[in-house]
Amino acid sequence: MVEMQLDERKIKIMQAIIRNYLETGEPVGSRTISKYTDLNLSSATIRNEMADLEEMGYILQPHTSAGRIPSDKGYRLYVDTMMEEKDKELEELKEMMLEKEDKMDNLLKQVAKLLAVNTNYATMVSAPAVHRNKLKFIQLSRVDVNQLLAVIVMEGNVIKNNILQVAEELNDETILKLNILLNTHLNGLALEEINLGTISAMKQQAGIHSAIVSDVIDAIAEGIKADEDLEIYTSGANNIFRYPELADQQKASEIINTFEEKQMLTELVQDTLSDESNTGIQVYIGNETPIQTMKDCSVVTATYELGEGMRGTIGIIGPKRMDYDKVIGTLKTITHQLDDLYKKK
Amino acid sequence: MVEMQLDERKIKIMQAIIRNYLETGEPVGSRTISKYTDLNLSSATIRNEMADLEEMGYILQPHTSAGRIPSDKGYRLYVDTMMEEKDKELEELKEMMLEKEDKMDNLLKQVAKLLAVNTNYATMVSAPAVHRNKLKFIQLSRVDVNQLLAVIVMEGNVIKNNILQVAEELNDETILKLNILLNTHLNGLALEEINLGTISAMKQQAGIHSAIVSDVIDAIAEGIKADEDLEIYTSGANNIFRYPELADQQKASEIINTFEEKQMLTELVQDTLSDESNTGIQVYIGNETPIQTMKDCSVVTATYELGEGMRGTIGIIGPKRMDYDKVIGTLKTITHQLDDLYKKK
DNA sequence: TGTTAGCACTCAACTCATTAGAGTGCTAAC
DNA sequence: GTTAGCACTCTAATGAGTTGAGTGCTAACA
Repeated sequence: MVEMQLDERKIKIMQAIIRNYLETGEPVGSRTISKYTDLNLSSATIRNEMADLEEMGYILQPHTSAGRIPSDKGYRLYVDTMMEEKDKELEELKEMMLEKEDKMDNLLKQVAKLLAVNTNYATMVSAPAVHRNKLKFIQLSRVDVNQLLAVIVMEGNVIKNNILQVAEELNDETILKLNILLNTHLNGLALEEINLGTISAMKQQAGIHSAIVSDVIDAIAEGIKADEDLEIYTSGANNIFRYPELADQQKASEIINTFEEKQMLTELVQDTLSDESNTGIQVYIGNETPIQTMKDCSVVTATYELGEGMRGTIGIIGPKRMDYDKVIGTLKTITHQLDDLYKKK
Repeated sequence: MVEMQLDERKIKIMQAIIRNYLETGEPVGSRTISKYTDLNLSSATIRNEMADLEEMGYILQPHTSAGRIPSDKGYRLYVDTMMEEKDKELEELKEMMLEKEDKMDNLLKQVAKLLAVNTNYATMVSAPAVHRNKLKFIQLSRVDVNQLLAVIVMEGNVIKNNILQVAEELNDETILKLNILLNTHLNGLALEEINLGTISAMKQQAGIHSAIVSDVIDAIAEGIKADEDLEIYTSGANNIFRYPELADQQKASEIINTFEEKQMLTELVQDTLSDESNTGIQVYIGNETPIQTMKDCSVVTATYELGEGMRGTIGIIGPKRMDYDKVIGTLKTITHQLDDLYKKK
């Protein structure tokens, strides 16, 4: 068998097939390509080329007498080498972002929604993992005879509240002392930097109230941990009904469920964040996705960064024939926008 | 025309029709009823009765040669007069509830999920409106040179955080004074009870720092208001795919969207909460629902109360042929359970 | 007078065959 | 290497025929 190569013409045909399929969602025939492109080739010639492309695994036929559709490998080729990014009218998007919300979670919810409306795909945004974030401020206050409120503020003004049950009654002065103790020892530390040495030093200074120190440390750990099984915001799940290839009951139900449970989406976030090498944007086509229920979709994710150590993920989930150019362009804009937003604050 | 009456027999037939339809989801024929019941009537007799029932508007025919299905009026009759509550094995449900979560929102999320899994319908839980709730405790702390953190704790340990930007630099002593000022004036008050008199008195005492008092009041108002466009948790939206009559694309998409947006669900909450007369449980059948997109569903809602003024709503959304007995029983259990939970704390 | 048997009728749903049309592969000619 | 052309394949759409569940109505029965 002669070794086949992806020559210029094959690439052009491939491009034409994908472009057309992205638009219509229908298998593309040779005649269409013959007219659609400026190659001036007859459908017969295209057919020959398409037979080659099929043999090479870039396209496939749903059935004998249908046109061709891109295979996962074909999409991959497209994403890796053939895309021209559209930096289209994302201006409006920018503007909307600038109506900046104060609260982080509201902002992220809005981002998810904005993206969904803008792209007509399903979207998810993970709140930044607070992992390596530093403690900025701790405040204990008494709310009831035997209840303490612990407010924990982290770098980036992420705030955690926790109510502690305490056995002993504490007077105002003790609480004040504890506050000073906690803040002098812990401020500026990241969670990993709080070691046993620090803790025992604090306990010693706390004297009879050492139990409370333990409780507070636990509260901090818990507050941060609660954040670690990530908060994820989603939007536009029902957009999948726009794409007939995803809209049948079986698939739709699975996808909707994944979106509602959110649990499974964390895998996507993990996967995206773990890949340090990337340029910020990652494309999963079909089976490449870490989430089994989305094997008929493509997923494009981007990482955004709000100051050091605080990285979150934005994901767009759509059919394999999604408009990769637009999606990637939009994601780039959004992530830059988020970066800027942080810097301005 | 002779006036028709719902005699004993008609009621029995009606019951049989509904019971059967709830199970199968298919139109019910006369022959089925003839065998299904212990009435010992021929199908012909049943047919006559059914003709009457149809004329009275309790049942209807999807098409000439099909059996009958209950109309909204028919379901209403059933719910109002014919149901026998099942207080079945809800014990496990109780047990699961008792793994009580500390954080309110986690608890409510869990309730939504639990209900969804248990009933196989879609569910929603609204966080209790904090509206008439009383302030328990306010705490200002400095987190940065020109940033104050205001922590607002309400009755029931609902906590709001708010970061205030302040123009002037404040020393610790000033902040302490402000804290005392705020707490002495505001503790125990509900939002409506904070009137201009209170505020101006506080401002006067605050002297040059009166601007901050305004900011804090605003923060309180805002914090509470943010809570007023209600937090709603949903679960099991994909359960609608279990019921063919809701699973077609058009309907499914609309329902899923309503669940994702949540915005529209607030209407349901409003409606449920506004009805002071009710016994806690409300049933909306088909077009009775305040949410247009759910006109093909039935919605059963319950109000739960966590201390005075803190009332939330639990809703179960399913097909019109939902298992009303079970759903109502379950809702009763859950709401009582929530009540108990609060009392124990 | 209420109940029932029986029959003609209706209509959705299914099967089956046919057709139309889109698309292919292959061959022969350019 | 390219193309025209033709036989072939297969899906999707169409329509006729059949089935079966269910009805309404009538006449007979208790």
